[in-house]
This record gives sequence, structure tokens and C-alpha cells, in this order.
Amino acid sequence: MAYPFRSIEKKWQSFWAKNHTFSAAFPSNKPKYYVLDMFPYPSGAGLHVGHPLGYIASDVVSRYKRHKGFNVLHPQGYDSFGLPAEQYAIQTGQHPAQTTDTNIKRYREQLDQLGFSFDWDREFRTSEPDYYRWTQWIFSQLFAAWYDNTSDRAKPISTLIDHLDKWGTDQLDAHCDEDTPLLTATEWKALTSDEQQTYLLHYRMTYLAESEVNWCPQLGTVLANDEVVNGVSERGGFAVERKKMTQWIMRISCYAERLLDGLNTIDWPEPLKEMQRNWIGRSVGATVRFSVFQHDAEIEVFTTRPDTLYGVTFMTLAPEHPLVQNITTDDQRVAVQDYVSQSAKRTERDRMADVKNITGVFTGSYAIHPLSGAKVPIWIGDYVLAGYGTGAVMAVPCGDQRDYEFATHFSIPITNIFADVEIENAAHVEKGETRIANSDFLNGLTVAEATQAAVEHLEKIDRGTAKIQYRLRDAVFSRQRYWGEPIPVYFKNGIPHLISEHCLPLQLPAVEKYLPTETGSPPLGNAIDWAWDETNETVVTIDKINEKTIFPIELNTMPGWAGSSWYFNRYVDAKNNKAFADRDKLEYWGKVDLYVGGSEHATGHLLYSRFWQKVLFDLGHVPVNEFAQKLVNQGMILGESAFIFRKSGTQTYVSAGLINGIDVEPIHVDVTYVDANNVVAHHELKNWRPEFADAKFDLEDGKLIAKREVEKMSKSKYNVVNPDDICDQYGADTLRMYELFLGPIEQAKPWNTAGISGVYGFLNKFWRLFHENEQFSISDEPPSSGMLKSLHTTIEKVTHDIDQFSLNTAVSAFMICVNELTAAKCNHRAILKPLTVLLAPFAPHICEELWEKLGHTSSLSNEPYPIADPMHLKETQITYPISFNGKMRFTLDLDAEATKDEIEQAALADERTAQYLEGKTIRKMIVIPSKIVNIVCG
RNA sequence: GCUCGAGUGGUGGAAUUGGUAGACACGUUGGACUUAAAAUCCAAUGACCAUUGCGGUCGUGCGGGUUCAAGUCCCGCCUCGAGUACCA
Repeated sequence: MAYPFRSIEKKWQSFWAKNHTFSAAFPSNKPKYYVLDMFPYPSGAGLHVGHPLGYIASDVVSRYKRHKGFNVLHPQGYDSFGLPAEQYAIQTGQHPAQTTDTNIKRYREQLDQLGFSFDWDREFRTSEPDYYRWTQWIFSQLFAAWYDNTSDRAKPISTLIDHLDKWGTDQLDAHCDEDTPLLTATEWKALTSDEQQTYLLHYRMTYLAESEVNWCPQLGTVLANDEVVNGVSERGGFAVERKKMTQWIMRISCYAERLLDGLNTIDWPEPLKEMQRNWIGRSVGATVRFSVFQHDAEIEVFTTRPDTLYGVTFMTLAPEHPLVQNITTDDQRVAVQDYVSQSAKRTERDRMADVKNITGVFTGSYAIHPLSGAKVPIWIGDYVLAGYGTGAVMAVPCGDQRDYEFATHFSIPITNIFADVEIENAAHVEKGETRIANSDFLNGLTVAEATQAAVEHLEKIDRGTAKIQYRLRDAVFSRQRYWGEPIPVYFKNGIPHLISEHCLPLQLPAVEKYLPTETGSPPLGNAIDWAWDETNETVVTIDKINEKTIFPIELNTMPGWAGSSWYFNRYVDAKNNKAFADRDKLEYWGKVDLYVGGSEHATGHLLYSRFWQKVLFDLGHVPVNEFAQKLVNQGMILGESAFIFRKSGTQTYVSAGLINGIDVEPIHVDVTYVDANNVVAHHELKNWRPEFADAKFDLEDGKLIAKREVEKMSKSKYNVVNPDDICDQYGADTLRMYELFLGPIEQAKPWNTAGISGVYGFLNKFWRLFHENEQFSISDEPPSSGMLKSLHTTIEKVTHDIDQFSLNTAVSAFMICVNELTAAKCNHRAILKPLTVLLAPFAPHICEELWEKLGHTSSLSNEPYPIADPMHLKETQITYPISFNGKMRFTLDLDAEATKDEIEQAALADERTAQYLEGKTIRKMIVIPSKIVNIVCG
């Protein structure tokens, strides 16, 4: 008989909900522990078995930490703004809020049935006004802040205004736009108020700028980079062009260095840190200015190899470089214009994908080498990106492979500036011990020495300067979408003004259509009530707009990452309507102690969150500047898709073993119709889909065999395993433990339902330990030493494994223990009681039930976790110095409890061992029951 | 191309971080209990040799090396996975 998991799980889930068992206390004198999952986007498809893995792992840790005496915060909510709900709204007219609500209800049901110890009192969704009010508030904080390089932190914009009033831009070292004009205090004060506001946009942490977007005229919308494939839209395959639009941009680049440094202070997976480092892309080098021959112009380049300056034989500009038009000679004008318009048609992605074709065109002009004075030709090539560095490079074909190929292709001369290095076939890229030659004052220096000497010289003659360049770009923050946070800004004389804090939230207006307007404005352009009455500080109808007091409101909304970039702070005080969170609570809960989620957010959510946290920290709103101390990436659980094979052009399906040579196409088939031996229930296929009604089957041994392949779980691949089904068949405790048992958390692994019987069997065995002939039966006799050993070994192993986050091996430890206790017919209270607490984080329902049966009246969730008593530990590993030599492995007959002396005696009693031991000094001896494993000589 | 990470039975995966390789589980085979099945329990299960005996040999992708001792450390390859990509 299986244990009655269905009734047990329902009973305890409602018990926990009714008693708010997992609600985190504040204030509390217990130490705190904050465990966070990346909150889900509630999609219409619901959860599959892959989704909960991270939640299960974090739930085990949460419950464990509660037993260990911590005040645990383990909240959950929903990242509920997003594209799918908006798409659905466009197609059906249903308001995204409604879709979102339905989906969330479904998610909640599914989450509830897994028995998570979430503190649901703190639940929120990013799309509710009580939440996004504070997202808007943070936007305001960014708008009203600037970055002071002198003190290396963000500051309120008022401090910048003070500075400008007193000194103008003198003594000002701010992170601002490249083209920000310098002003004296007098000039600043002479500006009109509007001019001052425009000027301040150069400094604000979020600012308006023209930026290129992927615009799809047919879809009437802007697409993200990954929605564009091969120059056409992923959906529909329509042409996509690059269009300049005025957008809100976040000045994340000023945090490049601190985002990099901060990585050294947090315990995140190394690969993920590496991804962030690459994304930030710090390179150390120098800028160099070349003047253009017979033109009043200069080309500035960035290079990481100033040591190779004398190897420059040409220069290359990006096609979009502003100087291109000025310096092109009449002879070359047609060719250049052709080339520029050709590359303008290609998306950036296209250009990146097409790296093999070397293209370029000569401008007809020459630059003057800043050191040698030589004339070097200026080319245009689309291998140079307008968006990185200065959009121009000095080309050193002997030291850079791309320059080498470009030079070879266009027969541009190559100067070798490396001593004793062959550059017949390829550029010399290695730095190492290479010495520079043919380079005037740099001759004979190593790369490192020459780099330094060249930069010093450039600075002396004022042709360049040392510089650190980052790949990290400022983040575009505007989205031409409906289902996102409105940006709390209105425009007065075309100048953005914040809507006052006390007027937030600025609620999403109702619209009739969720598509952009005919004039190409974002969907909010369809809203009627979308103007700002400045006097009364309220939203009014747009037809009232006038020049004086009623103004248009921003039509763009915020991107998906806005709401998720600070949500961990909100859980601390989720119901607060006076502030985004109370300071005392922020102080108490501090950093997230354990954050669990997928690595796909490495350069998105996880970078933006760190950025916002640092801004909030600088402005004094949060007490810590990194939000999560430890992060664990859970790997994806994959599906095992099944394919059957259709003879091309027919309705005949061929068993996998009979294909050889036949022309077939693989067809996905729902995995529920395929058993563990890959046999397809082919008679039932027509119940699945009508097209199988007149299918014929070529069988082998009367069976249709399918082929398996491991893929991402997805509806379209018919390989989704639903947790509801598993819960129904085996129970939530089994599902929880099995997901952990599958393998290490971080690793991607396929779901295989076949193995679940092992875990299911384990829980039944555990249940039976407490029962005899279906009756609860427990003994109060003192347990045997063998049982105690089993228990305490397990306690030690499990505790150690949870601390190491090695949950799969912890599950194994339980299995070993229960097997041993079953063999010993153990039903002793002194063993089973602590074991129940020990297992509770993993299988909470069954443990609560047994806990109650053991006669306890309250939930076991606050019961102290058992501690291993070394006296009862099974394997005594004794390490101590004695003496020895020669070959080192022996088998001795020893009792498990053998003392040091007994071991030594036994070792000496053994003839071979005694022989080896004679006259030698042994440093270390490692003993496991019945065997000496190793003896180390001095 | 660059940067990480990984290669262990039929399968998922263990291995105290240099110390009994293959824990635990699935699967397979045999047995017990059953009229039978399910469920449960017991045994075997890396390969090869010896199985009238305790046993022996090989074995962690390949080739070297360090060490009394290597899945683990070092050098050189091969394969797979992830991220990233004309970043100057």
C-alpha cells in the first residue's frame, strides 16, 4: 500500500496557508536569512516540471535555515509586465491585465500544490500600480541624479546645479555626454530656464537621446535585436529598417568600473561573472589623434596597441563616421556613397554575421602619422563599428589579423615593426617577449615598455592620451509598447519634466487598440486621457492640451527589466505605501543571502539590478551596494522529445529500426504516447491528432519504435511533462525529491520519468518504518548502536550537503539511511523523530504528518535541526603520526571501533605490514574500518 | 576565432578535494511471497580471466609526466556543451 500522499499534502498545504506558518517576522532578534528565487513571468502555458527546480532547491534551504534558527525571508511574486500578454491583447482585444490575472491564478495553484514555504503575505506583481508607482519613483531618482567622477558616485542633480552656479563646468568631473559644451558660471546663469533644463540632460542618469532602433513598418513597431533574424522580423518575415528615434537612455556606463570591481566581492558563479566582465569589456589603451592631409579635420582613434604606432599603414573609418563626407575626394565620391548606402541597408547583426567578406573603399584622402609624419591612406570599411570607441581605427596590418587581411585584400603595404618575426602569412598578434623594431625611439623595447613609452610621448606632443575603453553601452530604456510602466514625464516646450512624486503612480491609461497609432506613435498615443494638467497635477484629456498649463505625457513605456531591477528590495516591505521600503527593514534584511535563478539573465536582469542597486545606494536609499551575496544558477530541465518517421510524400510511418536508406521526415509526437522502451502506442495516435486517422504504419516486431532526442521543453515539441500529473500520481514530496535527485542543481539535464519510482519507493519505505500492518506503530525502546550510527551519519552528511548546496547527494544519504533502518526493522522513536525533522525540508508534507502522528501538536517547521553526535558517527577516520615505508596499502582485520593502539597492534601483527613498518617513520595513517587505506612516510 | 565548463558502467550520476573508483537510483537478470498479477522483500550487475578454493588482470576521452598513491595535479592532443564575436 502506498502512503496516502494526496490527503496528506492537501491537509498540510492548507494548514500552512491558514496559520501563515512561513510569514517572516519583523522585528526579530533572530539572525536573518533572505532566500530569493527569480520571480516568474506568468505565461499562458503554465509551469512544466523544469520550472520548479530552482524553487525546490531554495525551498529546501529556506526550511533548513528555519530549523537552524534563522528568521527566513522567502518571498515570491510575479514579473507580470511583458510581451506575450500584449500580443494576446493585440489579437483578441482582451486587456493584458486580465490575461495576466488568469495566468497568475494558474501559476499560484501550481506553485501551491508543490508545498513551497513562500511568505505569500508579501506577494506582489510588477504590473500593479502599488508596485510600479515605486518603479516610476526610482526612474525619477535617476532623472534627478548625475554622476560625479571626483567622488565616484551618483549625486542629486541639485548639487550639480550648485556647482554650475558657482563655477560653471570648471573643476567639474562628471560622467556626461561626449559633446557636452563647457560653460562658465556666468554663461550658465545667462541661460533661460528651458536652456538650462536641456543642458542638464547631458548629465542626468537617465536622459533623452536619438538612438537607432529596429523599426518594422509592416508590424508598426520596434523590435528588439533578438526579434530580428537575417534582416527581417522573426514574426512575419517583414523588412526591418534602422530608424533613429528619441529614446530614454540609462547612463549605466558610468558604473562600468564599479560593476566590474563589485564582482570580486560577491559569491556568484565564475562563468556568470566572466560573462558580465566580457559584457562590460574593459580595454586599456590610448586615444591617438591623426590630422587629415589638406583638410581641417582630425581623426581620433582608440587603440590597445600604442606600441605598434609605427606599423600603421592606413586608417579605416566606419561607414557612418561623420568625417566620411568631408574628406572624400571627388574621384572617390561615387564609390564611397555607394558603399555607405549599401552598408546602411544592412542591419548591424547582418554585418556581424558576414565576417568573411572583406569590403571597403578608399576615400581618396590621407592622414598624417602623428609621429613619423608619413601620409597614410584613409579607407572606409564596415568591419569598423560606429558604436565602439571612436568609430575609427588606426590599422596595423603586421599586428592585427583583420587589418592584415584588409591590407592584403586591397594591396596596401604592410610594414613589419617586430624584430625577428615572420609576417609572411599572418599578423603577429602575440605580445610576450616580442621586441619592437623599425620604430624610431621604440626600437628594442618590449611590447609593454613600448606601450608606455608611446603613450608618454603622445601625451607630451599632445597627440593622444592613455584611456580605458568599455564595451558596455548606455541602456535604451524606452519601449514602444503598451504593457509596461508609463514613464512619469511630461513635455513642456519639448523639454521633459518629471511628474511629482506625490502624484505617482501615473497609471496606465485605457486604450482601444494596443497597436501603434497611424502616425507611428507608441500605443499610448491611442489614449484619450493622456495629458498633464500642471496646475492641478492631474491627468486630463488630450484635447485640452495648450501651451501654458496642459502638456503631453511621454508615450513610451519602460522595458521589461525595469520592474525586476529592484524587486528584491520591495519584498522587505511589500505593503508600504509611503516608501518603496522602510529603511529599518532594509537595514535588517540587507542583502539577499541566496539568490537562485537561471544564467540566461547574466547580462540583462542581473546587470541592470546591480546598476540600479548602486544608484539607490549612492543616493542613500538602500544600505548595501550589491543586492545578492550568493547566487546559484539552476540548470534547465530538458525534455526528451520523441520522433516518428514519415515516408516522404506518404501517410506511412516507419519504425525507427527500418529506416535505413528510406527518405523520411521526422515528426514530433507527443511523449505521452511513447513508453520507456520508445514503443509508440500508434493505435491511439488518431485520438491525438486527426491527421493520423488514415496513417499506415510499417512496424518491427509489431511495434512502432520512435527515436528520442533531448530538447528544451516546449509545447510545440510535445515533450512537456506537467508537474500536476506527477503530483497526482506520486505526490509533491516525490516530485520535489526526484527533481533534486536528478543531478547537480547547476547542470542541465533531461527529465526522465522512469527513475521516479526510486524516490517514490523511498518515501513509502520511510512511511512504513512508522507503520506495522497499516497501523501506526512506534517503539520507545532504546535504539541499537547500528541504528544510531545510521542516523548520525545521515545527519552529518545531509547537513554538510545542504551547506554545500549539493542536494542530490543529500537525497542519496536519506535513501541509504532508510534502507539500513528497514533492514534493521527500526521503529524506534529516538531514531525516527530526529529523522523526520531532518527530512522535512525535502519532503515537508509527509514529515508534518508523521510528526503529528508522533504526538506533536504544532508544526515541525520551527523544530531545531538535529545535530550529529560524533560518538555515533559510522566511519572513524583516524589520522595520526606513526611510522612506516615502502608500499603503502594494507588490508587489516579491524573492528569499526578500533582504537589507535589496536590499529597499531593489528598493523604490527600483520607480517607484511610489520616488515614495512620496521625502522621507518610514518607521518600519517588514514584508517577506515577494517582497512588501513594509506600510510604516508616522513 | 576567443573565453569558460565538461568527458567516469547499459542510463542519471557519486567519490571526504591526491588516498578502497563506480555510492545512491534507474534498467537488466535470478529468487522469495502469491492461483496469478501488482506491490513488497532478497541476491547479482564495469570488463576480461579463474570459477574444485580464497583470487587475478585491465579499467575514469587519448598520449606523456609528477607521486608510495592520480578520475582528481602538470604538459600536449581529441570530442562535446555554454557564452561571445570584425571591440581596434
